[in-house]
Amino acid sequence: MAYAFNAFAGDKPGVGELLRAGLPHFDAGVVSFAAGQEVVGEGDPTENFFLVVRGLFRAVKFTRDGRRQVFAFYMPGDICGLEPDATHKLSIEAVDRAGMAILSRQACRARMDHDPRLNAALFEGATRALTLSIDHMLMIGRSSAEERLAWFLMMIRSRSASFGANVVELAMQRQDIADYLGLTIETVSRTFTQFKERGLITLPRKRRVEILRPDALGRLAAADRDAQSIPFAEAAPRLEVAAA
Amino acid sequence: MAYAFNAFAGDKPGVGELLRAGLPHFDAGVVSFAAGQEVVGEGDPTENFFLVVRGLFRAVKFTRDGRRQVFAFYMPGDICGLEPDATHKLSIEAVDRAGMAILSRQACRARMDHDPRLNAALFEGATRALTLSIDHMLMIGRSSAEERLAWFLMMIRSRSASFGANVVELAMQRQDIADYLGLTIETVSRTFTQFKERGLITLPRKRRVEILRPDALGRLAAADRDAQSIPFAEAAPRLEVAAA
DNA sequence: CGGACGATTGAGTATACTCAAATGTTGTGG
DNA sequence: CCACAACATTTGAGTATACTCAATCGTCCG
Repeated sequence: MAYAFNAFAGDKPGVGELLRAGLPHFDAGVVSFAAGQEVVGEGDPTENFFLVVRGLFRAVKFTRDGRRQVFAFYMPGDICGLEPDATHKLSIEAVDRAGMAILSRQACRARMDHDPRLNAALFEGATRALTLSIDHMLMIGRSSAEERLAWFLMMIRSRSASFGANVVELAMQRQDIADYLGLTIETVSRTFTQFKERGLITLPRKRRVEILRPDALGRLAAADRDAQSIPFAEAAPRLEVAAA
Repeated sequence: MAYAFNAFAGDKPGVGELLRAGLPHFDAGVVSFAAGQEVVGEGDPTENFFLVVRGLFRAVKFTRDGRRQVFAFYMPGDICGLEPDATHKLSIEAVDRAGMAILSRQACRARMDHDPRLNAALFEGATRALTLSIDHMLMIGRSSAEERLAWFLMMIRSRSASFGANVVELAMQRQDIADYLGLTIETVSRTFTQFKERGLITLPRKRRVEILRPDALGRLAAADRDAQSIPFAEAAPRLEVAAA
C-alpha cells in the first residue's frame, strides 16, 4: 500500500521498471539485510520507500502489551513504505536474508508530477493494496482457523515464483503466520497437523508444504468469500490481476 | 481508501472542495438514497466514484454463506468508490436517508493529470485510507469485544460533526456495528450493557450513546495500540492502562 | 554431542458463538 | 390516537472454538 503495497511481479506497467527507469542512482541504492533486521521502525520519518529485490520482508505493528500483527509480506517486485504521514506507522523487517532498493520519496514525488504513467502505476498500487487489505480483513474478521490457514497457503502458492507449483517454501516462521492470520502459534500448528491428517498437505520439512489437494484447500480458503475474488486455484483465468 | 477513503472533514486541502471547483456539473450530480438502498454493488463497473454530501453510507461485502463484513462508514466529506479494477469489490449502501455527489472517474482521472493538488489530495486520501484500514485490521485481529466497541465509540465520537461532544448518534443499527467489528450482534449488545453497568456510558435511546467517561473508554480503545496512533481522546493525560 | 530455538502436543479454560425467547421500538392503518 | 405488525435489540442458556499455560519433541549449529 502506499502503506505497503505489492506491485505484483508480472503486473501491467511494472512499477518496478518505471522506477528503475525514472530514478537516477537506482541500482546504487540496493541494500542487504540479515534475517530479523529492521528496515524502518514505527515512528521513523518517511524519507524513503522501498522496492524489494530479493528475499522476504514483513510489515509489522507491535503494541504496548506485546500483541503483534503482521500486515503483509513483501516479495521481490513489491513496493512498501510509501506512507501518507511524516512518520511510519508500521515497522518493516527482513524475514530472511533479503535485499531492498531504497528510493527517495522526494525524488519519486517529483517524478510523479511529471510522469503520468508512474503516477498512475503508484496510485493503482495504493488502491490495489487496499483491495488486498480488504480481503485480509474479511479473512481475519470472519473466518475459522482452518479457513485462514488454507487462505494463507493458497496465497503464498499463487505468489510464489513457480506459479501453480504445489510445493511452497515458507520463509517465515510460525509466529509470523500466526500474527498474519490473527491466530496463536499453537492454533496454526494444530491446524497444520489437522491438514496433514486429512490428507490435504504433507510437510516434508517444517518450512516446506506440499499441497496434495489444492482444490479442497482452495474451497476451504474460498468458503467465506465469493468465487470471483479467489484467484488462487489454478484455472484462475487471470482476468484483472491476481489480487492477493 | 481509494477503495473507499475518508477525506476527513476539516482536512487540509479538502478533496471535496478541490473536486467541486475542478469538476463541471458537480452540483447537478447529487443524488438522494433511501435507507438501505444500494449505490453500487459488487461487480458493478467502476465508472463513477462518490462524495458523501449528507447522511451515512457503508461499504459492505457479502459472502455466499451469509457472512457479512462492513469495511467502512462514510460521512459527509468522505470519498468512496475509487477502485483500481474495472469492477467494484465492495457494495456501497445508504445507511439512512443520505445523499451523494456522483463523480465521473474519467473526468477526475483527467483532472488529476493536470492538477497536482488534486492529485496529491487523492493520493493522500488513498494512503490515509490504508492507515485506517490498518488500524481496523489490528483491532479486528487482536482485540477483545470490549476493546473493539470502545474503539468504535471513540472513533464515531471523533468523527462526528460536534467534535468532542460526549453524546453520539449512531445512525447505523447494531448489525452494522457487529459486522464492522467482526462480532455478533449479541456480543455487541451485551458489551453495550456491560459498559452501562460499569458507568462508562448511558443509552438515552438505542441509537444514542452518552459517553460518561471518555478517558476510561479511550484507554480501553487504546489498550492494544500505541498511544500516538489514537487521536481520539482530547488531551487525555494518559497514564498507563487501566487494567479493568 | 549438547544447547538453543522453533514447532508440536496436551490439558484445561475463557471468550464469543449459536439458538431461543423476551422485550422494545417504529411505522401504519383503523 | 391506539392497536398491531414488523423489525430491532436485549437477555438467557448452553456450547464450541481458539486461547493460555506447560511440557515435549525436533532441528539446526556450534
